[in-house]
Amino acid sequence: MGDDTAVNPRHNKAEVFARLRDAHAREVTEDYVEMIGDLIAEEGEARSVALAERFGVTAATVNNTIKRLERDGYVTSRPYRSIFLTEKGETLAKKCRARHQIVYNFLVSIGVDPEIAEFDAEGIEHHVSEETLAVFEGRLDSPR
Amino acid sequence: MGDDTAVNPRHNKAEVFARLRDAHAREVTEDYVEMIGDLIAEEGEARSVALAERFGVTAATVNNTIKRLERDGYVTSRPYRSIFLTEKGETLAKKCRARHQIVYNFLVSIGVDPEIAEFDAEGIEHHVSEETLAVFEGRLDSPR
DNA sequence: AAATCAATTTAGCCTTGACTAACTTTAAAA
DNA sequence: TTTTAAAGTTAGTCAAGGCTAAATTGATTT
Ligand SMILES: [Mn+2]
Ligand SMILES: [Mn+2]
Ligand SMILES: [Mn+2]
Ligand SMILES: [Mn+2]
Repeated sequence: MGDDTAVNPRHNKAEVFARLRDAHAREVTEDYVEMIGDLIAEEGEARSVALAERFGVTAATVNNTIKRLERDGYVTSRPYRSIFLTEKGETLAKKCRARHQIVYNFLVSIGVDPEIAEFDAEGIEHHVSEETLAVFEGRLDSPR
Repeated sequence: MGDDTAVNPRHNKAEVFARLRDAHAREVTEDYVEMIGDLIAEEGEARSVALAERFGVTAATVNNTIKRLERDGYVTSRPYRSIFLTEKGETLAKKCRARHQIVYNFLVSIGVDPEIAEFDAEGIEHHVSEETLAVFEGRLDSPR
């Protein structure tokens, strides 16, 4: 009797969750490159101690994460020196900052309290597809 | 010169990220109880093999997760038998299902393709606060 | 120039959430 | 009723992302 994708929920949810796990694997990387970019812009350089303070984690955790980011080609660093974004890191940071801003602005535009929006956007941003982001952006122009 | 919270972005982002980490710690639990509830409703019982198929993970992974859910009081299970929600699990499942539905419906209502909305809602739902959820729900009544 | 302090690194530990491979139990077929 | 297939369990491994405690390095004071 015809396909059921329109009426019933998808039977095969596995790809939905596979994509979810993919997004999770990228979250910390995305937040770090964005924050490193912010620090360079705001303070001239990105030091571990500032990352630790802003993320609310220990210096040891930052160190681990930076090593992973370096391994994956997003940053460069030398012992006891500050952290730099590679081209790849810069590109990702720019994309994530823009996305974050759109999500935040969209939430505020529909009536979410800015304080609350700041909390929610930090998580939501990583799960918003290009398509959904475009819808958010489109709604921003006409806030009614 | 006066406090800067209104004009500038929050200096202290640490609590934003602490809440984000909290949300992450709850995600798998939330998706599992919701799915277990779905399976009981749709098929009469929740078997590991069905959970593994729907989440796209191995039976061993399901087994691990169910043990954790049991430890945390969300489900009961006996070896080689099906899985049941406790009161606590049922309550959480109900809340998560409702939230998921509102997020999905909201996305569709603003013009996101249903297929895309299904993907995005699965991640977004876990990062939507009560306040933001209320705004989403309010917008649903008047979709213009 | 030493001493001190702050920042960073290292080592070792933990939980979550994934996997494979091998084993056991239950259910279905023959 | 035996055999076989499916489902579930167990054991062992891994990476991510947290932690603490201790060691090291670099920067600032004295
Ligand atoms: Mn962000
Ligand atoms: Mn974020
Ligand atoms: Mn859900
Ligand atoms: Mn979900």
